[in-house]
Amino acid sequence: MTDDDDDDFDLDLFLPYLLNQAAEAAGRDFQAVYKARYGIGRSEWRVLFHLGQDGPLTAKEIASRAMMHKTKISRAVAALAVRRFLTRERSETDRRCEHLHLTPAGQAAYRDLRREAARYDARLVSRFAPEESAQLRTMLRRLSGAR
Amino acid sequence: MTDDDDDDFDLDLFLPYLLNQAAEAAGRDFQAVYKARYGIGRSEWRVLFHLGQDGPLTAKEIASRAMMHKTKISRAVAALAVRRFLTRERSETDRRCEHLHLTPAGQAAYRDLRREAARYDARLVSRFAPEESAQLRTMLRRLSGAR
DNA sequence: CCTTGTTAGTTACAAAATCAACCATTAGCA
DNA sequence: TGCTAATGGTTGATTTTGTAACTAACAAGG
Repeated sequence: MTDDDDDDFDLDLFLPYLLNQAAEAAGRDFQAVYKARYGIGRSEWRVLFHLGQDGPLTAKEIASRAMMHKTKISRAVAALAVRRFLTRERSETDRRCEHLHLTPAGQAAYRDLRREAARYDARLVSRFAPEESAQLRTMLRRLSGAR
Repeated sequence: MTDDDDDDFDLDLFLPYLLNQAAEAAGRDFQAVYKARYGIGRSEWRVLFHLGQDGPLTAKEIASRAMMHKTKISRAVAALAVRRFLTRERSETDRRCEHLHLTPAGQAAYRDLRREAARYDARLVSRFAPEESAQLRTMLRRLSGAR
């Protein structure tokens, strides 16, 4: 029998592990920015960005784009509404769902953080060659199940 | 002024976001395996793997390798001890720390999950060319701050 | 020895995530 | 119509995680 105790596995090369470590490391500092500047958490940040980028959306639409659970969305939206970063407008055609709009304050926060995100991203990929980072993004998208 | 509303930023290309999505997607199915099979969570799994791979370690050593906070380690170790996957042995030379050993049951679980992990990893990278996935791992390591 | 400081690890409490149950509304269809 | 099922969204209970404060042991300098 081949040695059962030593097949070719190295934890430090295990992809889910690597991805977690990298995601955590990459997210930490940026998280500190939006937390310190607007007192919001990750869910709130995501909702803010999706709304800022893709116009008014319903909670359901955000959930499917961000692959977030609906309770997270619900609470994030509530928190952003308290901060007057968005307004909810019940749909006329289907009164179950509501369209979420960023207020001017919300848009301002979005633009500010987007600028910050762009700089942060640039700093992250500065260690790589341009076509390397492009390929990295492509591969990550594929892993995310994106098309 | 250049249009403030449209600098070149796309959320779906933002690295921390991509990394999170990919990490979540990649981790989900494997998490289901060790959860269903041994009823342990991510922290427990990590501790188990570090111990299985790098022999007896103290909590501190695991923390530095896995970049996990010590409270997570502490709880994960406690949970694994309850399941009799490891034993704690107080150090003679420094009675603050304890050396953590996997029990035979712990080693069996480790080997089983390692095998599973290897297969899982292989399946993940099967979508990429071999040198692509190698490069991916390298870049992720760099992002994690690893040397 | 006795401070003072540091380190390994645990515990207590707050914030966040998960899960299930729950309205209100709409859709399918007899 | 009127029944049932499904959907968008919220809420509450439970668990998980993160943050501080804490204990116990060591270390260094007086």
